[in-house]
Amino acid sequence: MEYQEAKEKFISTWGSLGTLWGINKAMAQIQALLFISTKPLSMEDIMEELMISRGNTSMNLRQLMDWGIVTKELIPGERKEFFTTEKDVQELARVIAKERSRREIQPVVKVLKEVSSIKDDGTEKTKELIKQTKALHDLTETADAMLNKIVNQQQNWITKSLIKLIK
Amino acid sequence: MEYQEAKEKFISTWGSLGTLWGINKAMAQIQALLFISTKPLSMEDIMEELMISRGNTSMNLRQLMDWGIVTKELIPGERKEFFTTEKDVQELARVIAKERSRREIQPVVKVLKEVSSIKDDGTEKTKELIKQTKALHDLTETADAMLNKIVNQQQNWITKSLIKLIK
DNA sequence: ATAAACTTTCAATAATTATTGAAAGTTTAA
DNA sequence: TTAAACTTTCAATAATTATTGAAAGTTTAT
Repeated sequence: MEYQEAKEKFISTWGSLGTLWGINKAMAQIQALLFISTKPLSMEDIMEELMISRGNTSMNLRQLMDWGIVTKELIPGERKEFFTTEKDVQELARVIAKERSRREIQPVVKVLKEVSSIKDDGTEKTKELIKQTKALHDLTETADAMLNKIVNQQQNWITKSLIKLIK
Repeated sequence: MEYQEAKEKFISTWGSLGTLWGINKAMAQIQALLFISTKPLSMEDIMEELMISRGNTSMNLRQLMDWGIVTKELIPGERKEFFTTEKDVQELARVIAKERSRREIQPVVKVLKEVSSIKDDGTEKTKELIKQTKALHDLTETADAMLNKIVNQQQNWITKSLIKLIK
């Protein structure tokens, strides 16, 4: 497999995996492209490489910046804006896990808590609703906490500094 | 909040969370409905409760059975088929994690492995592609393994048997 | 064997989501 | 201050995905 083929395969696979971490195809592909690029890319570069429109590129770059995984890079002497993505996979995973938790898991946990807290009127169906949503609440909270713990585990400041030193 | 409102809230929230575990809304809602039901439900029951068509119900029940989280229940004397879902959240989580891993994560791991194994031609861009996809490969594999471990951790046969005994 | 009771399939349609492209907006250089 | 270079916005459109409903298929009772 040659470079170009490998590159395309990576970008398209990563793009279709987007759903797994809750983002759309274009967004995931832009991130993938930046992830393997050796230098910051302009909007022009991205449009050309992925064959998508200016508007699409602009909107998705904005979203990636909202997520905190892509940043604008100002290159001296250049009028255009350039973009880079977080290159450290550990840090990338940390940011993604945190954002998903905040955007999707937390709201669900909140509803599960509300629903599982309704007044027990003694009927079987109410008891079942309370019991099952409580179990789901506990599971979801535990899973979320564990995920965050895992993803943060080797990311305390001293490890981080050491990693940076030896890179 | 009354039973009916709580029930609807739970079903619709769980439905919209479907994307998080990679299934569609109707599928998630059917599972949610069964999850809090005190008895097996027929297709008729589900259609009526969720206000969806027969075809839709049939197709999504089939998918839930493919996932292994819903089973047909044959009720003596009844002509219709009845359905139940796995009621133990731990087991539910275990099945879902396993299925997602098999359906989505493994194929991506495979591509990452292929891409990160291309011949290093010495150019900077090839080196970067190899380095970054290798890092992603390692991270994905580790995360997947950890997820499965967590989800399985309290599910060895002896614990399982004990849980069943005391339920 | 027949028909009633039920389930599945799938082409048509609806709903949702992503993408475009051009106009409007912004920044910078001269 | 003007205009060129660039980015953003958003209504229109395209692409994708979900849903319907009726015909075809299956099972069971008589």
